[in-house]
Amino acid sequence: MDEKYFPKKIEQKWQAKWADAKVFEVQIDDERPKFYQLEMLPYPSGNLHMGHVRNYSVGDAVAWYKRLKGFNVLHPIGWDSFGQPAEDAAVKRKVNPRDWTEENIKAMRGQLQRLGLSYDWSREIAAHRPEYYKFDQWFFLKMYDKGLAYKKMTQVNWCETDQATLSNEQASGGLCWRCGNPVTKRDLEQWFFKTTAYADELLDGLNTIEAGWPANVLKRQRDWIGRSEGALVDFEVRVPGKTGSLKPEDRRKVRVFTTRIDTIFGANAIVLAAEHPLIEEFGGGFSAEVHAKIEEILREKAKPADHEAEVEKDGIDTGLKAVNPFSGEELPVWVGNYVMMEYGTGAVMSVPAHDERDFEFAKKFGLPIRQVISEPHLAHEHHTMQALALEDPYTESGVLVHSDYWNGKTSEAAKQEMTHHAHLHGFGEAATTYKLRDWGISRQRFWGSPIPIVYCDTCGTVPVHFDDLPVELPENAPITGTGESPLSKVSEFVETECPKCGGPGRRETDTMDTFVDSSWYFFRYTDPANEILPFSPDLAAYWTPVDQYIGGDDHAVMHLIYTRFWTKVMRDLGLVKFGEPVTRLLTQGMVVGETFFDDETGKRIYAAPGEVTVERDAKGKIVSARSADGKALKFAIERMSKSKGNGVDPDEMVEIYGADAARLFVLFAAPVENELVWNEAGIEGAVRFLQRIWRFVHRWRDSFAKAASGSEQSEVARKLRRKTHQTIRRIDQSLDTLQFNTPVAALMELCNALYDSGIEPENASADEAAAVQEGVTSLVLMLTPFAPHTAEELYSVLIGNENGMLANGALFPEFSEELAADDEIEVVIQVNGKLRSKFAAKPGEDRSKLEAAALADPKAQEFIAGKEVVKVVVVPDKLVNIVVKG
RNA sequence: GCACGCGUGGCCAAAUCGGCAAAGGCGCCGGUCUUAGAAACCGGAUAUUGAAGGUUCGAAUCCUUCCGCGUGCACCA
Repeated sequence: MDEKYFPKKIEQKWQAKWADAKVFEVQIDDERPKFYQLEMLPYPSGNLHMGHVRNYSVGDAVAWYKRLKGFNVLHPIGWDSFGQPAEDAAVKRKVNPRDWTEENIKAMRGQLQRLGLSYDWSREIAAHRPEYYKFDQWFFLKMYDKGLAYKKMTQVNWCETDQATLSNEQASGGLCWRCGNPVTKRDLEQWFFKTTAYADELLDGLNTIEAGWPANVLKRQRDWIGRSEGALVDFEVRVPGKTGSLKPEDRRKVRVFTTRIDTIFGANAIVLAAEHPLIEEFGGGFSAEVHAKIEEILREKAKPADHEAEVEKDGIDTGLKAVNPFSGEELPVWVGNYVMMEYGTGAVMSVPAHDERDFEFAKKFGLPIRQVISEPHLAHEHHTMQALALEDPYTESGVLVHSDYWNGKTSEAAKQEMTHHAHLHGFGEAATTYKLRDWGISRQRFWGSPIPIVYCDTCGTVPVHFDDLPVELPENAPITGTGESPLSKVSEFVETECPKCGGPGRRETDTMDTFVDSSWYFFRYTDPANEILPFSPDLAAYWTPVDQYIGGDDHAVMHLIYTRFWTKVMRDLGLVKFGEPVTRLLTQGMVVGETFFDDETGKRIYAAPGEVTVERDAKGKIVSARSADGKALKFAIERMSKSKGNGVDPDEMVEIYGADAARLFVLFAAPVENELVWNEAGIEGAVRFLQRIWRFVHRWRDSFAKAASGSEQSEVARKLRRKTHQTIRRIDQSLDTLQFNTPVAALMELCNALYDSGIEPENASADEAAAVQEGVTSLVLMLTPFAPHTAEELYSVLIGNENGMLANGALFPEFSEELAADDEIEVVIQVNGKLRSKFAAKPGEDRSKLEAAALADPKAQEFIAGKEVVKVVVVPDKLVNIVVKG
């Protein structure tokens, strides 16, 4: 042990020792409970950023904590190595995506290793390697067999900037999830996975994992699935001019979805989406004005959505009529810009009195507003009054009025009975709709897993045989970045034999969405070399489900819905026995920093913070910023990244401060779920703290020999032991509940207590030396999750060998309730809620004694003197509050 | 607009069930050491817990309103 703390030296030393002894490589062990600690796998961009450091530091802390708690911990890592940036690099820099990716992986693996993260590197996987994506294809074929993978012509979300197809999740809010630019629509034939087949399960399954998942993720998933229960109702459509009964083949119906069938007597119109098929069908009879309006609505819809402004309701009466099947009333059929073709049936019944949107629409166009639901206590009044001027729509449940036979029924009862009635008479049925759509997985990309399908002129769409997997990507393809599938230009790839008839066939040239790779990767870690199956069900049965998953909450809907879907499919394939892959989820906040930019050109051009002159107010907030050439810049706090110039390079930090200090600081600086605003100064405090422990151990290293416990303990020794055991209790609880900042503070306090105890190696008695030894050993062990290299080194000094904690069977310290207990408690005396005095009492002293002691207290008596004691509140072990009057 | 969350010293933050006017770190100030500084060590200051009301013997903690900030959803019938 050096006298001084040289982080680099000990970090290299222990990283080598860990690697040589393969201490983090794990196998099935039925003797110990297992723990699967997982962090979201990185995209190999080539550079680790602070967000990664945070994510992986947290995961590593949990992994170490669980190891020291006696668990058999699986802690793997891999690479989400398919995806667009590799193609961008190919276009921009003329490099081969494969080479580029492999180099990046190499660089980032080195960065992770320098951070000393305790991964089982023998299980490392990479999505772009054929031995991995073979099983993307394997799963595709299994889903194809089960009817869960299908192809259809569809309008896809298309990002003009990225030249890419996006799934609904990736195009959420009309903006591209990657670049933030508006999404447009395009017609393409696409492959889909039937996520909707599991819609109910995806929703209901959330209840079973509720305890371990953040509330906001659960909420967002529920919103995204968006189940709503209601009814479908058919309205017969009449064409004006044609009277009398139509021939059956001329009869048309418009079907609406409603969650409020109980309001149907209040319907004043049917409103269609502009894309509704009925419009096409009857369009010939529409006036020019109607056509113009429909065109206008469609045009507006195609425009990028401005989310700030609320779109004003617009529409027009088509002239068609529809018959309310309940009342027989003839209603006008409108087209409205607020009705979406993608949801429900693309047609709604407009009930302005009980729906805000319909209300707004009716107000604008002067449509009648009829109240048919009333608050129960007003039902009679409302029923007798003919016209009611509603100020606002009444959207709650209530009692039906003006609804014929159904008058007086509650909304709940009416919904059931009316749905039943519609069903009985053949014009409706109960129905459930979802916002969740099937998952479009086709991408017109090169750098992804090929979809294992062959098109044959005779046999049609033919799946590749399982034995012929993987369908390997060619070495390279002409990547133009213009949105066509690069593979379609590689004839060796495209031209093949039909797996069925042996005749000429053409391969599917689209590749799969990269979210496919990440939907099942953590199962692969359990059996990474399996060539027959994605993984052995037996191995997966031991390790999975994941006990703790950690990642950014930007994946709350996409990745985490896909992987839950995938798990349910795997369950139905017999690979696993459960439907929820992740028991506990932790979403960490972003690491952000100040950015400075110029957006005059419409695009943000970032300036390096070092070259910016910043003016700050008293609170440190930025007031103004100027670039080196004196130009005023805009500023913001944004996610750290290299391109924005506010990134801190992890390698540099490790070089200057050491990996342990960097990790310790990142964990200490803020609660994990919070945003972390980067400030450079704090990390020095982390180094100082590590040095402080280091020096303490160094000072004491030769003096533990005289330690002997069991002897009579001095007051200082007992006090120190109490602090030690209280700290163990605190840290244990914190780590169990995934708090990392508070245990670091507790470790600092314990360290301070060791220094403050006044016990010196030269004159310590045997019991005092023993107390110090216990304190410092506990401190070092508990430091491990935060600063493992330093902890290992110090532990080796304390224990006298360099085999490492795990080989020595080291365990997280156990606290003793008895030693942690205070032997004397300070009880507070309040008079009328104000602190007036204190006295010492035994823990657990009974109320009457505490009360008597408080009343007898001389200082308290000063405040009670001459007044009437109204009552005395005693909180055992805490305080006595004397309430007086006068 | 709707829903949810947050607001504690200059900054980041802690405080089971309401219970000692409030931990720890950064920063700041002073001292020791040093030629000086840095580091280290020792010591110190700094909080009507966003505002106003309410409940209570007692409120950072519970309730109401307001202000500020953040996140999610955004015409989902």
